[in-house]
Amino acid sequence: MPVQPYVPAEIEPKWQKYWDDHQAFAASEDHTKPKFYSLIEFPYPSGHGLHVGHPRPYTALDIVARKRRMEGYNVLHCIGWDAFGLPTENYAIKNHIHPAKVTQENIAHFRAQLQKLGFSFDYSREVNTTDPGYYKWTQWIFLQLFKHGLAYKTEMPINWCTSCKCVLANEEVVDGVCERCGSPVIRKVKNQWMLKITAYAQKLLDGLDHVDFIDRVKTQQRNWIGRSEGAEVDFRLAGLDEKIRVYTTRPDTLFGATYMVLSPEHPLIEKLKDHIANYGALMEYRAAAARKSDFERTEMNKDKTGVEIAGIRAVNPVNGKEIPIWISDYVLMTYGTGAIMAVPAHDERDWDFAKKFNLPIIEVVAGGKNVQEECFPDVATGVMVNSEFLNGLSVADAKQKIADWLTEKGVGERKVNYKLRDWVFARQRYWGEPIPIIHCPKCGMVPMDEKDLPLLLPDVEHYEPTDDGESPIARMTDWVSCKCPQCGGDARRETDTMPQWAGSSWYFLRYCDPHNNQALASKEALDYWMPVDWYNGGMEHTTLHLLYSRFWHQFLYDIGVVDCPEPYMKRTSHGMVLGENGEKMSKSRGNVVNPDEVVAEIGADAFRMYEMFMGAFDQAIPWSTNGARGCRKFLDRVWRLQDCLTDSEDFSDDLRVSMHQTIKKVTDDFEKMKFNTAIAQMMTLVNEMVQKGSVTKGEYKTLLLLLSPVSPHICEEIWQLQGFGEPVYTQKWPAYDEKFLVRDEVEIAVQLNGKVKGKLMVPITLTKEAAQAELPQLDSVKALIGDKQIVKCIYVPGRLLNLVVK
RNA sequence: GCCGGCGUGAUGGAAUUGGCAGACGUGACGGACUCAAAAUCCGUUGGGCUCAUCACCCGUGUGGGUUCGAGUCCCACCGCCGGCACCA
Repeated sequence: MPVQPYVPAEIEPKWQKYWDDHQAFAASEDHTKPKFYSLIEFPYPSGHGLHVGHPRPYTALDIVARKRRMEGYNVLHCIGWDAFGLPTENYAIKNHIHPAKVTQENIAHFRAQLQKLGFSFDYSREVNTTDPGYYKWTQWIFLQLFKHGLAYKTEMPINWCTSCKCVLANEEVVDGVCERCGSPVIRKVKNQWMLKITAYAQKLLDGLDHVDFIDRVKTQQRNWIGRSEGAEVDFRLAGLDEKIRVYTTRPDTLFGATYMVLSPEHPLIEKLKDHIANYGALMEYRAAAARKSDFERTEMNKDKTGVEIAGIRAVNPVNGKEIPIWISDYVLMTYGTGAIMAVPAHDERDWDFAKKFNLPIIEVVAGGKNVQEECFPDVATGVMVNSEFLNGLSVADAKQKIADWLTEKGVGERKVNYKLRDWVFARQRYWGEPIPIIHCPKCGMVPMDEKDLPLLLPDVEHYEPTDDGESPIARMTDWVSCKCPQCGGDARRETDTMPQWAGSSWYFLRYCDPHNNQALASKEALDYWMPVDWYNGGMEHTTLHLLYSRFWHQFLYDIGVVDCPEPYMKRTSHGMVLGENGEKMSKSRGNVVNPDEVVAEIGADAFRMYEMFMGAFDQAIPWSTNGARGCRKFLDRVWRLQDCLTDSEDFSDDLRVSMHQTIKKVTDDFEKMKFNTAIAQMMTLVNEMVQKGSVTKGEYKTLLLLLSPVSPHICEEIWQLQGFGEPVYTQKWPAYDEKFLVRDEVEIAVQLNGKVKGKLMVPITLTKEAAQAELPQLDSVKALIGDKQIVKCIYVPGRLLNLVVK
């Protein structure tokens, strides 16, 4: 009797409710079971709701989490809301609604959308970064950082977004414009909260050797940290009791240093004002450089400019020669010592500069062309020349020898530098965690008492940022005025708030024990659940969230809060979902696809499947509504198989090999995130079943189990309709048997000189030797060879026979 | 400029890592069912030559190479995408 039609709109809400009622996916507190912690980047609940890009990574790890449960693991798989942030604040300003209310509404919308997709989150552990019970601990971590000297305030030039009216981290400035809004970013000197991530540069680098991150992520983090090895060298100033320290990665080329360059902001310029003949010209150049935005500075990076400092000269420590000193904006005050020795023969930038200003070029590494015509920066092949005691050495050996020499003479030493900068950690906006620091006229900066946390965000009347660069909460005088925890005198609260990255830097710890009021999470919960076993997220977070959270975690490890040095054992990344036209989805392009509409048409199960089937998981793929409908057609076929069920609990003879192959392929491919080929394999199997016209109970059950992580609702429904027993999510993951992975007889290709000429059925057990002896004797093969001579015979078991003939 | 990645039918993409290129899906075409349509089912679908679904030839961005055999490895080039970008 034909079954009732497949109606996702009826069965999906039914099973979502069932799972919810039965707490089907709640992580167990039984810490004796093997655990698996899968993590997805919790979303920022924007007003626009989900688009079809969000569910791709969510579905992927939902598949992994569901599979792990069936494999017997205690799985922690959660969702939360990274809800502080500018878009919400801007929306609140525009519509005169409290950001907390906007946030609440957005979260409700997001949650409803996600629930419709049937993700197996443990909703009882949901976290929200704007909840005082949560940000209490964000503030607590900040206080620990402060107490350990890793949070500090300093005057420094910062990136200022002219539209957001807010400071940005270096990582948030892309091509000289604000990553978020695209407005120009200018430099402003401001007293800023900073986190000393540079203190962890080496640990962040070393930690990468012990985790399983995809290579792209490791490489990007390594480049961003930017470690380089070299030496610092002192150059005495002729006739003065003063020296300039430079950093170089090429101390071996010291004999080729023909001039020096200081960054325009170098403090020595003021210090030696009285000895400098053209101080005015230098100040003019400095002012011009300061006016350039990062963007302009980058754009003109090929065109060298600079001014020679008149009146002072430096002495090269290796040979006592006097060399001129210049200032130029190609030397950055923020890297190394803000000063360089210039070796034009072996550095491209120095070469360009020397050519432009007609400075001498001296070759000290032989092996290139004429250095007057072309720079020779190669370090692998050259031999030292014109360098006295270094002559004849390789570059690598010369580096060692000169470094020892510098140390011995007391004019320098080996030095490691990093490109990584400290993290600008304050925003002059309302909707963020207040920084729990009190400014006391007598005691200076005093941390709040931990027992007074959380420091709640005050209610303000206006959220608008101010043009003077102060946070809107600075206007709340009642809130700002307070007593110093140390001396009890009148004091003021810090009014900057934390950046959005704060709350997301530790949320995965909170999932372990989200309702704890005594600690950010209990030691037992952290010891059991951490580290995260598998974290999937966007490439765009590689040098932001992913690096920041590793830093916080390493710090928490150092102070004994967590017992694993790295937070994430494995990191993978998904490709973007593009619009149907192949362009990035955006409201302005009008190509945004809303998952609600797709689910309404084809159901959540088909939607989830298409998200995984559309292409390679790590690649960007255009959305195709027709493609998604194809997945619905497949599920219809699976549904209709109910009409062809036979009673047997076993696999039938003609499907046995296909069944075992499918179990293996799906099992392996899910682990490798090759969801598209796993699904293709299931489609192939179902095609065989349809073709055959019958399917045993045993076969059908296995298919449903394999399919259930991808499309869980339909599998549960069929399972129940057919009376297969306890729900699918409580069942065991199927196992395959090696001995059924291959058929007894396989078809091989017969090639002549590498070209396929025919096919042959051979037993799988046929050995190489037997094949080479017997197969050419077969009539069908003889016919192909004709009267040609066999020169060579190659047999690849189970694949092909290649005859080289003449 | 430097560092990664990629380039396969009309289309999204497969290809056990050197072994039958184009799995699976979409689209298209033909057929069955139907009064008709939708749905479903069956077939065809890289190109050339061809009455032919025989045979033959060509074919994974371009040109060369290694190999019995190359989408896969090597060299050179072209194109696209991502990251970094005066970091001494």
